[in-house]
Amino acid sequence: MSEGRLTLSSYPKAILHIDADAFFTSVEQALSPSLRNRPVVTGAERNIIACASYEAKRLGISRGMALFEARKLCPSLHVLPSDYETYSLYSKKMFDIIRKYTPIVEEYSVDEAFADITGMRKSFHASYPDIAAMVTKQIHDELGITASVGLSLSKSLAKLGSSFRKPRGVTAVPGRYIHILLQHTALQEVWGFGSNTVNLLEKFGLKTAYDYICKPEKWASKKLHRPGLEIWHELRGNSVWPVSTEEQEIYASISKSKTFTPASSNKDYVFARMVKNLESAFIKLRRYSLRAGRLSVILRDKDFRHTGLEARLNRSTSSAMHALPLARELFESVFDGRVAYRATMILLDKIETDSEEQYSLFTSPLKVEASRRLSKVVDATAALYGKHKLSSGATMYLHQSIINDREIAPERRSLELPGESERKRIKIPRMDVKV
DNA sequence: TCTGGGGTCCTAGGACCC
DNA sequence: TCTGGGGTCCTAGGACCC
Repeated sequence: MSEGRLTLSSYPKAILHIDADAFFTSVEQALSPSLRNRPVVTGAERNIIACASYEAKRLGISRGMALFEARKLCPSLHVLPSDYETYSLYSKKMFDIIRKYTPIVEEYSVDEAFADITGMRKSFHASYPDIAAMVTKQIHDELGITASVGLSLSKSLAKLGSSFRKPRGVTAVPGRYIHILLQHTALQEVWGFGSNTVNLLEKFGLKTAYDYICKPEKWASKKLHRPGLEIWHELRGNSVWPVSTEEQEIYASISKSKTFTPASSNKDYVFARMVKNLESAFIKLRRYSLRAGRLSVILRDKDFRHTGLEARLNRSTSSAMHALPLARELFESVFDGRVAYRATMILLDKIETDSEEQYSLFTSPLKVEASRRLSKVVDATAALYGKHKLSSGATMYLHQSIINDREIAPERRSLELPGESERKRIKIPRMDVKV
């Protein structure tokens, strides 16, 4: 096997996993005292629950549930729209608190972080579990929200620890207790084991995480390859996944999708939806000063089937206008008037940093510059007035109900035609659908 | 409840080169 | 015409995460 060596930590690590409890609703409750101790959910904008407070959970309400179902269980439920900007602010504050205990903090998601506190006992005159408790206490004191913390020798074990007692639990798993924790851990609870892996392991008679680490290393490596081998080590307390402090600045891909109701076979309407995704995707691309080299247009029908096409752009670009003719071309091939669509999706990949624009031999630098300036205006307008206020003519359809307006020809608005680009039909695999 | 919106990493296999 | 071994790079698609 040619798989690279695993880098095992040579000394025992002390890793924390901090997981905010019912984060969105906790923030709402921290901000509005009248919501405290009451059943609260967020997700009003989708009619599907994004987060349920513990008071709501006790009534049987859970994430992913339809709002009307939840209301049946609790007519007095407080239903709020999700306010991601505020949650993100709280998230940053929480990470800053954690960084008072160690500089090695990984902002894993909006409500989760890993922290490596190895060697910090002397600085705080405290044991590792005490430091874990101090972190949660400070989060609670300063932000008014609670978090659960796991402390152990690896990220995997710390993550199991934080979910062991929720909410407000601090669970330390020292090496001598690992086997006990794992005997009570079902395979699907292990970070990195999805349903496919669980099914495979069950065929071999495994039931718990403990069963898995009792298998020989070679067995793990052979059945589940490198990721499985890494998990095997992590669960045994050999840290192989370092806590990473690097901030995400470059994306491998950027996608934007949006579902709409009801389903539509109206070509102009669906196209306008797609153009909006295209613009959003490019706005994000430019926010990180990136360029994309490939574009995919994907449509989802009412039966949740996906069809799409992908193509190389004739040069990498950060301009939606440059990409629009190609997007239109792909859309024309994918769209089938007999099908009712429920969502459009744009995927950008082959992403590079935009530090230096590469001018190809046949590209006019003037056009490139013009297109760049246009994008800048779009971004500046978006910053002042909100996204999509300045938009491609193709999205006019969304603002006016003109059915047969053929005058808006996006091609003519483009600064450059895509030229010969290889196109490929992509089979979009069944998407992972999680509730 | 017939269905959110983002992402990542890994492997196998083909193309191409010496 | 057949035969060898070995390396790199790229891509598609599977699997997983929040």
